[in-house]
Amino acid sequence: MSLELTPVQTVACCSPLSREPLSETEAEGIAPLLKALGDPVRLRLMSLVASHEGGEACVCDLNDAFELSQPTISHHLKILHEAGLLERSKRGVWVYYRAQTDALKDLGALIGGQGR
Amino acid sequence: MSLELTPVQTVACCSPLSREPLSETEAEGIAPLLKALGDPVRLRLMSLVASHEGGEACVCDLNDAFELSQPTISHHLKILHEAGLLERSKRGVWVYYRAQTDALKDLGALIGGQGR
DNA sequence: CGTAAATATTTACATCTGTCGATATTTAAG
DNA sequence: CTTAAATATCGACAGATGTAAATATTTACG
Repeated sequence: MSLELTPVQTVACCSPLSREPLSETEAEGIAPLLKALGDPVRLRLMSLVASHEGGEACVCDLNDAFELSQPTISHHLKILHEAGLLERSKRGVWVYYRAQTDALKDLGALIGGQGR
Repeated sequence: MSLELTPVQTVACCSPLSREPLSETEAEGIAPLLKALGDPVRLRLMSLVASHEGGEACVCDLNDAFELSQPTISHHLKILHEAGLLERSKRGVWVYYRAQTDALKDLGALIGGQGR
């Protein structure tokens, strides 16, 4: 186990953006999550996985949804995984990614949550 | 008036991430918003403004909250403004930025909204 | 083992990004 | 008109980012 927190582990930390100012530390923990989602390809990947039945999808299907090389999709999936937004599981030759819906829920609340 | 939509004008477009896959066009409209928030300094700026009384703050106060040069803060504010997340109004020599809370609410719902 | 398929890693490269110093612009006050 | 203060723009630069080609790794199957 690691003492390092993934960005996603920090997102449940704080009251909404609009309620009180984020600390520097909080902002540095959360920004990487938003940055990970701040690319059109990754945003679609996240949506494809999250909206897929079971909240899970095979890389083989994801590759076909884009006109991008396989390494590029793999690269984007890695970024979403490292942010903690996608969980990875291998079954045979296939790799499945699962959306971390709790993280999305927390992040949504942080951004859209009511202020004072 | 312009035919170009700011990113923030497109965020109320669609059902949550987890409900159905975002189209390429939708993703390209929304990703810039998340990207704008995906920097620690801008995330704190957004939070400072949004949580300030009246949802509004003067640049003069924002500059003092960071150990960064004035041009750098100005640059970040411009990015948030161009994304449509901050509204700009000048009063005398001072410039005030106001949080677009509707946009934050829509974005939060898009990310954290319930899937199927 | 040898081969094929799925996915990840490495390497390279053009473009983008965050930052600052210098400078410009705008406004208020003498 | 001059000056000073607040903010924006410009120019430059180191470092990050998105992409693809080539290669490696892992797994299943004969």
